[in-house]
Amino acid sequence: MTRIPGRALTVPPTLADVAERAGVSRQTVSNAVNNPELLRADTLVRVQEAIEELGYSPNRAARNLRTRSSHLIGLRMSPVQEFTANAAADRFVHSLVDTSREAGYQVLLFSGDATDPESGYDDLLRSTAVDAFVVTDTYLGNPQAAWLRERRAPFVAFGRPWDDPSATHPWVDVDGAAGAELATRHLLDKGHTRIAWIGWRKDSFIGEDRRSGWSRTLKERGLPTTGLASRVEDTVNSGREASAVLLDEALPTAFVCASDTLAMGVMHTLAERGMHAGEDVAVVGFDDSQTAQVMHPGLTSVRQPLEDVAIEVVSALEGLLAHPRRIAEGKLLTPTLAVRRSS
Amino acid sequence: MTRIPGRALTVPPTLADVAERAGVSRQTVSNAVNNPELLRADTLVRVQEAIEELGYSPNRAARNLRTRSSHLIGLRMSPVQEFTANAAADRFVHSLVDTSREAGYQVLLFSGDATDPESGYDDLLRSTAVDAFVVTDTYLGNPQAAWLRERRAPFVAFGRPWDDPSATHPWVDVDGAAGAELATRHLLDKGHTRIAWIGWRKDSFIGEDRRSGWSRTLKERGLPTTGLASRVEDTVNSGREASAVLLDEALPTAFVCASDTLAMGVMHTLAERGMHAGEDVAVVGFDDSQTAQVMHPGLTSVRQPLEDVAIEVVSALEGLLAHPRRIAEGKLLTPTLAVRRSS
DNA sequence: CCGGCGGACTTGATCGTTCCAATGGGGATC
DNA sequence: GATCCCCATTGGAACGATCAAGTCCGCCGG
Repeated sequence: MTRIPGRALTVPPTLADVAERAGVSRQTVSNAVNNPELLRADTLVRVQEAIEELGYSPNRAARNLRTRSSHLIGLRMSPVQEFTANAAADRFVHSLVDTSREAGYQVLLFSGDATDPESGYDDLLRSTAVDAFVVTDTYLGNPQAAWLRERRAPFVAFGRPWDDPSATHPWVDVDGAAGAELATRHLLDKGHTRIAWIGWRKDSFIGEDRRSGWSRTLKERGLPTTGLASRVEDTVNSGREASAVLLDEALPTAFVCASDTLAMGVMHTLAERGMHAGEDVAVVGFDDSQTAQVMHPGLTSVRQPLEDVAIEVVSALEGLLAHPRRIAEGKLLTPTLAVRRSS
Repeated sequence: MTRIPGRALTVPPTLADVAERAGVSRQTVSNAVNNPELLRADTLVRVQEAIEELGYSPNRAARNLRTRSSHLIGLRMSPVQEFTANAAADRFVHSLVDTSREAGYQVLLFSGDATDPESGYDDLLRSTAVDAFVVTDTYLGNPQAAWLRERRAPFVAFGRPWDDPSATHPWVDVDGAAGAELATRHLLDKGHTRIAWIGWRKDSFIGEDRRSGWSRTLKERGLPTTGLASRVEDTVNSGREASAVLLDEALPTAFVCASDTLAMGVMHTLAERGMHAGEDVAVVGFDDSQTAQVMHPGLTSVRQPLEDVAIEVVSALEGLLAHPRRIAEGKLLTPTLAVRRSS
């Protein structure tokens, strides 16, 4: 990797170094890297050998400057939520990193004020540090989507534009209603008829979507839903309290929950009453968190196809960057059910 | 953000645009951004107004090219481990992103072959895409540390250089022995005298370190350790099997585990035998995963101070980049114990 | 009145790549 | 044998910032 003998080992070779060694011009080396089909076969081989010998990799900064693109995707981390069972974020980030790499992109993590949706985005955008964003925290509508669209920032959302159906940005989402339906049908198949729902506050679009899957499935079968539903905060304790009330007042034999966190609350109630999940009462959660997988008994849970979400997100991103003014579409994926002993 | 009326809104202004508007030279604008103390107060105000009006942010690529630094830190993601209770990675990444930002750095995520420690690093290094790396997966020694050192790549490790005490790179680690000691003392205080250990295979340096905290604490008190320890794979089922054997053969009243995953295995055994964690047998895990927090009963667990680790890592990184040839030192942090009802 | 000094700002060169227009050589065409 | 064309390859300019020298100007002391 040395250019001048005696200089620091850390000075990497440049195009010019490779060109000199291969006896060609800089541009030819550049073509060998980016458009090899333009070169005659023997020249290509010669240049590639020189590249290999010197250990050359194109300087990212210079390339970014010239091409006005960084091949970086910005992803804002939502704050860690302790005391919840949310493993979804982690799995998604992994999938996104892997999928992006295959498409030639890398992921730049950043964080910002939770209260201020724009914070962090603005600077990255203006300094052309990233080519595009992936927006994930869309649980209560996505304020930053409008903001980004206004600035013509390329981005793909994981999550539907609930609050603005006319939004024109590309998005990918998982069909929460279908997931809840899957869970409910599974319980119906097991013979349950009084199936309760514990979900989120009414202002959560995602929560209402998931809930609709539960209610429509029961209604289709002519089974009752009234008195069997509860809407609470997404905490273990809320789930515990809600399930205690429901058990006393509505006598359900099964619970479908909007999250694994809430499902854990149900498990607490059962444990306190000496009841056994999967035997006395069935419980199904949502997100297939690590907790659902490792606890005893295993928690049946709706699993989001996050690997597929990442693939679709990257694919949408590629389309967006290749054809900036193409009309964006949304993509809805269907979750699966990881069945374990709690149901 | 427009320069030429009618052009795309997305062409950001440059230093020259700001200079023209403020009636100064490019360099003066550059100084206003990077060394404001060099400017006369009135000039500074004028330039800052122009920056504000145009919505200027320095182009990252150009700056990176000229200064030969990207202000990016590379972090390789280790593969997702499902069916374990590991929440540590997630919490650490969050802390690292937040801390880095305060120091003016951002985090570039990348992934590589799990089998090949170098994959991914090499390209980023040669293309000068990142200024430094944070290396985390050092559970079985860190092969990539030697590799990185050899290439004079700046990096900080989260994890001691177990296999090479003479290593000269900066590192930060959490004292696992102290953590296990904390857990063991807590159980001693509760009156337990037969305290078992379930840990990892002997080739895990981290596992042996944690184990030593357990054994030395018991030996100090003259309490038995023989027959009370088990070394297995880090899976729930291994923990379940190991605890079943120990319960039958060694009659422990408490378990200290090298991970929450193993502790969950103990919980399974107890549940299967109709025993209650925290009443019949005490259980302590390691890592304070989300599962430990949300399960029933709550799992007492050793909590790594990952926020502090991130702070120390970034601080070491700053030192490294500011003084490339300074002698590196290691830093060892002490964990805490999150006490819950399982003990 | 002059030389020297230092602070405030400017000018030209440069980082390493890709874009663009141009060049040279060799074969096919007339 | 001259013309045309096409392909591989070349040299110069540009991307937008910072670095390293300047230049200008006012002020001070002698």
